[in-house]
Amino acid sequence: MIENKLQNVNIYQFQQDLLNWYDTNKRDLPWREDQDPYKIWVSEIMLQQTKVDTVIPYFHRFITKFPTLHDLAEADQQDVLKVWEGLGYYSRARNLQNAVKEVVAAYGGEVPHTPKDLGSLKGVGPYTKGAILSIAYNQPEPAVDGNVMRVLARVLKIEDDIAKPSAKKQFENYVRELISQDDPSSFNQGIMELGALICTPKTPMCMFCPVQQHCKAFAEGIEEELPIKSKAKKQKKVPYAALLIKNEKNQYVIEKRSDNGLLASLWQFPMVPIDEIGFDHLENWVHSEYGVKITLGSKAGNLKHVFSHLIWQLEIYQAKTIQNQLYDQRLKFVDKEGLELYPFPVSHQKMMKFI
DNA sequence: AAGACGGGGAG
DNA sequence: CTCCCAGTCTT
Repeated sequence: MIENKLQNVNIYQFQQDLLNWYDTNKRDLPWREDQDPYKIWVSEIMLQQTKVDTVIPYFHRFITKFPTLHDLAEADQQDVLKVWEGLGYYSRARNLQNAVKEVVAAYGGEVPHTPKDLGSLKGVGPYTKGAILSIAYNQPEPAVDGNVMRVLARVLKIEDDIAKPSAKKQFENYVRELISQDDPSSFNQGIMELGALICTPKTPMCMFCPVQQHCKAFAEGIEEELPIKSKAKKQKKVPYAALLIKNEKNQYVIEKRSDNGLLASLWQFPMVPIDEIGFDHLENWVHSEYGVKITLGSKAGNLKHVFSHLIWQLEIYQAKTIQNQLYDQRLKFVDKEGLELYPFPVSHQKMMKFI
């Protein structure tokens, strides 16, 4: 089946057209300034599910704070999360630090350069493994992300549902056939760059495409119909009362979230799942859950926060407590200025505007 | 194979 | 508002 899709493709010409275009059109990106495997690694983790423009400032701050793999390995996890604050998918940061510790412990601080060793590290899946091996170590390994699937689905007219896990293996096999042995780094980066700049999800700029003459979808005028991708299902709505609890010293109660699951190890203002406990029992529930006696005050506003799999509907309330001491390990009093020392998810950064 | 896991941008 | 984007881990 691979032979069938590739039999009419001039592989050498495809490589040359792509590599020539990439050479003159690649963006100047901070992780392209050298071939430091650590920096390539950090950038590839940040770029998962995240656009280049969003990543750039985070990458600068991260490398300034943790210039080497050893700096990251020795860092406090809360400091790592603070630099990651707002970027999302926080398990990426926790897994990256765990993996870096493993590299120090098991590989003398040198990023592994075999597929087996590299792929065994936490947070390094098939894509990231191929990206590091090709970009940092110039090995002809596939690095199939969404861009690559979109470009190849169009060029080769692949009509499988790319949302299915089974589809990705096929694309890796195509890349193994197509990839330049002379410059696998530029080939992989080039095809991703093409997907980001020309072969975009909507209204691709086929007139400027360096591989237009290789593209089956363009030839048939079906580039807008590919790739085929099934829709995600809708998110569940979850209502909460989120509490800005202030004591008599103008300090606020904040809570460290569990070290696993959603927004793990980040901080938040206490949230009450009102559909489970009922709004009338709010003060009692806070007392039994957190050991904090509060008096509910006025409503400060509403926030809707959308995740990929659920929607938080937050009703923000002011509340008071006369306690100056907390007995729950998760909780802490901090003043307004102290809030910025802790990593908060974006939803709770938005809540701070109501203070 | 399906669900958990964030956040941002375009229209 | 609604729709789109999409790697890795867990179940």
